[in-house]
Amino acid sequence: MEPPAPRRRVTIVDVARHAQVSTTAVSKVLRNAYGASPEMRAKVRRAIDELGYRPHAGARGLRGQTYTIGVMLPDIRNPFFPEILDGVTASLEDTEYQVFLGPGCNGEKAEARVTEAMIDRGMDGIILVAPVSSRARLERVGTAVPTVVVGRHGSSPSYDTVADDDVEGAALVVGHLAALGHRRIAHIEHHETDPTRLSEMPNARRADGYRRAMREHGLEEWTDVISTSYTQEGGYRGARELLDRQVRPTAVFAGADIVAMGVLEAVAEAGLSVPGDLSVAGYDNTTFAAFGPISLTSVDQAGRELGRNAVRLLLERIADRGRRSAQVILSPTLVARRSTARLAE
Amino acid sequence: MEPPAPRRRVTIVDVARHAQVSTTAVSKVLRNAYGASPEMRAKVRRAIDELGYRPHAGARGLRGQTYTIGVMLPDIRNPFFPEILDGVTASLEDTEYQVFLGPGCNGEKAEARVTEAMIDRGMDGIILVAPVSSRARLERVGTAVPTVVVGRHGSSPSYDTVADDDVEGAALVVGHLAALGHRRIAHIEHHETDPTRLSEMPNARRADGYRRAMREHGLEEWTDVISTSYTQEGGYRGARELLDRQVRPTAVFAGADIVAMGVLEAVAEAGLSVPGDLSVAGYDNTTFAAFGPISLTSVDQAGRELGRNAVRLLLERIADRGRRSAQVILSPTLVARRSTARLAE
DNA sequence: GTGAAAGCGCTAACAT
DNA sequence: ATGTTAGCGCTTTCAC
Repeated sequence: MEPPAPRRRVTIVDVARHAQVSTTAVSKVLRNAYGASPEMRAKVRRAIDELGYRPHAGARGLRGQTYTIGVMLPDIRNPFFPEILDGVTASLEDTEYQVFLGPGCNGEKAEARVTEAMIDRGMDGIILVAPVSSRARLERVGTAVPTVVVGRHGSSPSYDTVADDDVEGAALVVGHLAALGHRRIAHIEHHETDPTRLSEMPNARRADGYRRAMREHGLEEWTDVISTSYTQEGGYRGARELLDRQVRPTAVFAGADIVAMGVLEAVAEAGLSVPGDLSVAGYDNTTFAAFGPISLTSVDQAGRELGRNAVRLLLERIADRGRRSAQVILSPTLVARRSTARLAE
Repeated sequence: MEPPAPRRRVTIVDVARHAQVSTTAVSKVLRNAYGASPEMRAKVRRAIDELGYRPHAGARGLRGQTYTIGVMLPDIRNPFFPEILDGVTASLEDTEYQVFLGPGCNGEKAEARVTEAMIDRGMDGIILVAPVSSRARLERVGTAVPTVVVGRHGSSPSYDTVADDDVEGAALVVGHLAALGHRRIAHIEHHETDPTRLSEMPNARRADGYRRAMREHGLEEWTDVISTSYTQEGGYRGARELLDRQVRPTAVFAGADIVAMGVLEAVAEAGLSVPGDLSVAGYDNTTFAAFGPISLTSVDQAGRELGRNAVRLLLERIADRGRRSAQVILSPTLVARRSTARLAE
């Protein structure tokens, strides 16, 4: 079973010949550019359909655009990120742009490789979701190609940003737990030391928001932050540490749903129950959180909105590379579920 | 804060001038092609480093390759697929190839759009994971560009395939449950009517394997297949139907972990317990299944192996487009966890 | 409004 | 082993 020989691709020249016009004319029709009469447009369109012509993106990119948008997700396994992606693809659905995802971007090195690859492929715009790279790297990317950074704070003239107000999100959780009568509310955060990241990364903002909210509720003395990482294992380790305390917290605010998963695992393992022995709240409102038997109270970041806004800013900037950079901040909401409950007397 | 002006990209001409050689020489070094002395290679490499030159993939693609591989996943939310992707990226890590993911491919229309987009962008190879498109579409893709279809059976001269033996996987589950004393073992499948898909799609094979295994264990009379869909909601609906039976099954084999999630939800809602009242097994061994408090017995498809094999076949075919198509079948394994238990007397 | 011609950055075919 | 040249498929001047 030898494979059939691939037939030659239809080019703009074929279309031009078939429609009896110049290649320039075809190009104008393709781009809806000025300088083609309605009759010409119709003629060309017909030829395109008849021949099944599709423009070659690489060749287009050599002079104009590739109509390709690159999206970099830090972790495809985190169920929050697909939400953002949905917002992105939905916004681009009716355009000629096509979205491609750069995979497996955990760490600065992988991020650099993927972003460089996107630039090398002449992508028209890049959306970076929660990148961990240095400011300098991000600006390099933003200078080379229109870029929007999602889920990371800190403004730059070289790229636009869209993020949720993480301080507000943390305050929602603390407020919710305090209203349920909790006072010993602990927080598990992602450990961070780099000064730039401390001011720009969502995890640092959430820890900040937690501290501030505890203070505002007069719970300063119960402030209790465990530094691990935004992974299930980090949540597990953090919870183990908390459960070993002489005076245990009655509620835990995990900085991400995935962290809350680790907490739930540790709690189950210790023979304790949620929310009976411990109220648990997460962040991101992932499918995990929504899953009935788990039913985790969480903060909803409106991922689709993030994605939609990112596309809007990106298209604006593709249209006008000289415009000033913009920052969009959205507000999160709290989704209360069964993993948090009123403190038993 | 106006953005800084993007500086002109370094081209092969710049490198050639800087190294005082021809562009051909540079091109040869880039491609490790024959016809460049060690001294020349060194000179060119130095110039490349000094200028920070990176080849433009689009331009390369116009004559040669783009060094880009496209991967299409049907559902980024299904935690099984990232495993395959890991196998793919790991295999390509040390090559010049870059992987990009086509997003959100649920349905034939979306699949067509994404695959066309990949072809338009001159991708050197395409990996389609569990595509739902018609045979004709797949062959069209395979004819246009080297293609490997993962997780779908049925061979074609136009593309290679890598899949797990789903019949065997189903047999593992039935055997496991039968060994635990279960006889009333029900199966929830993804409804399928199209004849091609009935023979090629994994879900159909699993249902088939279930029926065959039941027969082989002398449990034919208890064969009980519920047709819904491979979604959480499908699992929920299926479980509701099973729980309403006069004679309830004592075990359920869900065709996918996501389906098992729906089953667990329905069981919890009915005030029943797993595995006390019902043993539940899934398929895919996702992170969901491995999650401690859920601890779902499941079939492991060795996603990384699938990905690795797909890459191997793809690179072979890129090197020799005329070679005969190959089919690789891997064996799944069973991961027994706490959601299945010996039948109480 | 229309088309001829140049050129984007690279590779392949062909000299030398 | 090295360089010269043509051309990949498209967009962009710039004539008309």
